[in-house]
Amino acid sequence: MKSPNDTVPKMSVHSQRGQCAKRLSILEAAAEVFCRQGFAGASIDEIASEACVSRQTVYNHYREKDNLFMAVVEDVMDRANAMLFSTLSSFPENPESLEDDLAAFAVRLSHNCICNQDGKFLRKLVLSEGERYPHLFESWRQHGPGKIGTALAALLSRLSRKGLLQIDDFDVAARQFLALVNADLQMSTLFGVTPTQAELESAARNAVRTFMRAYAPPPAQTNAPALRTA
Amino acid sequence: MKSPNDTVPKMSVHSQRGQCAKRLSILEAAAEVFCRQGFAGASIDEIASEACVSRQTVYNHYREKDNLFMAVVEDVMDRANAMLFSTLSSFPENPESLEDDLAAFAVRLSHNCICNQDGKFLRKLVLSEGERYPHLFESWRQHGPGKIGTALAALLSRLSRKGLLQIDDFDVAARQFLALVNADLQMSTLFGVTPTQAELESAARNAVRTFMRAYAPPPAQTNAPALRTA
DNA sequence: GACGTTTTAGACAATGGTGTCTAATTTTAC
DNA sequence: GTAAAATTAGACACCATTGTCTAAAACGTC
Repeated sequence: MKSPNDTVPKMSVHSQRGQCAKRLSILEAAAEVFCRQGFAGASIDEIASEACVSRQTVYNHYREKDNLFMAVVEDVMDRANAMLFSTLSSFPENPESLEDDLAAFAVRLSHNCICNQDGKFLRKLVLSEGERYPHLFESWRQHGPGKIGTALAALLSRLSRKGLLQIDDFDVAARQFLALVNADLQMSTLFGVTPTQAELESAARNAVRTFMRAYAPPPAQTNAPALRTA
Repeated sequence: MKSPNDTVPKMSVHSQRGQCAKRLSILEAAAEVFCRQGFAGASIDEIASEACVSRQTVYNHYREKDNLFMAVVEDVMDRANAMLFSTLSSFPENPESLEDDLAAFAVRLSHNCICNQDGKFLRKLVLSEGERYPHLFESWRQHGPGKIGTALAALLSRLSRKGLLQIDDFDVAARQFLALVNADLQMSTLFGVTPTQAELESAARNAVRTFMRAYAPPPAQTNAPALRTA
């Protein structure tokens, strides 16, 4: 229960620099090892050695293994969410070619949020440790994947209002867009293989082509009235 | 290295009955515990007690933890593959209503292969232990998910040849069908929640509707020539 | 250079797991 | 009923890991 950290040391602001670097180094190494070995399989010694830090330093910064794990998860979740919404903000608003722009967006999405190290980490850890730490990943579920659906739905609704797409249920369409982007990548991600840029682009093209075929408005040049206005 | 099993016991065929039950019980309990705790987090004691069997019996049947784990994985993989292809054989060949029949098929697929215990087990274990046992899951990858794509592609090509669908790339379409079926379920499966039957049916309907919109043949009743013949 | 803080290596007890062994008991086959 | 096989509980050595502790060393600041 008690730990050396309980006696708050009056550390000068400047001495934080070295400490901060160590903290970061530990966090990074711990993410690596937890991702590779899982919580139970990871040992503090391994983390310390991978962080080029003594074991005691790890215990100084994070009192116990559980605590370190939670800190790592929260760190990765924050980074992943930031990246997610940063990528989301690059969604094409006034596309020149909707298909091309959506495909480019899909590539960014899979590259920055799904196939990167953080994405891999979260998939693995949510699945393997999610039940043991129900509240830990819950906030991520709500603020990350939970929100990306509605956020993407809102963006799709704008395109729909411009007449570039014809969508009846935006939430469903958003989930389907994400699912289609993943369709060709799932085998790779499941087995930890990082797809090449070419594979990413091919997957995105396939996804967007099908998405557009399903949700493209009827080719009403001038004469044909829209078959259905949702 | 050496174990009691090395001195092959000349067991009569009949004495297998009790043994067989124990083996099965151990296998089942081990699957449960490995799935819940992961390989490193699972203890033989816990498995033995969950199987209502002494620890020594576990060691008698499977020499070591590694061995038990591999036996469990192979067992689950076999069951999952059998179920996969059994479900696949119920793919609508001469559909009355293609949309309804495809949706019913999608429900069967998600219910029997994705949302069941074996599906959960394999997702979890492939992801968390796949890198540690590269060859173990490799055969599953080839014979399971690797083949379902091509098998489903073949079935889709039949529907396409009958003029019920218009598909240019059958492999892509097959992957997309699977992805769409999962679109609404991924959040649930990721967090270990088993979807209700109603959710399954809703997800299937959404998936099939979009799939059909993307791949339905042009409504060439009699007059309109097909816009594109792939 | 002196001070306080952080880091380090190493030893340490406590714990929990694996895999082995034994001796007693139960099950099963004939 | 008897003999062989399987099962059981318990003890055991061994090892890895967690988390603590200490004394020495390195570091940064004044």
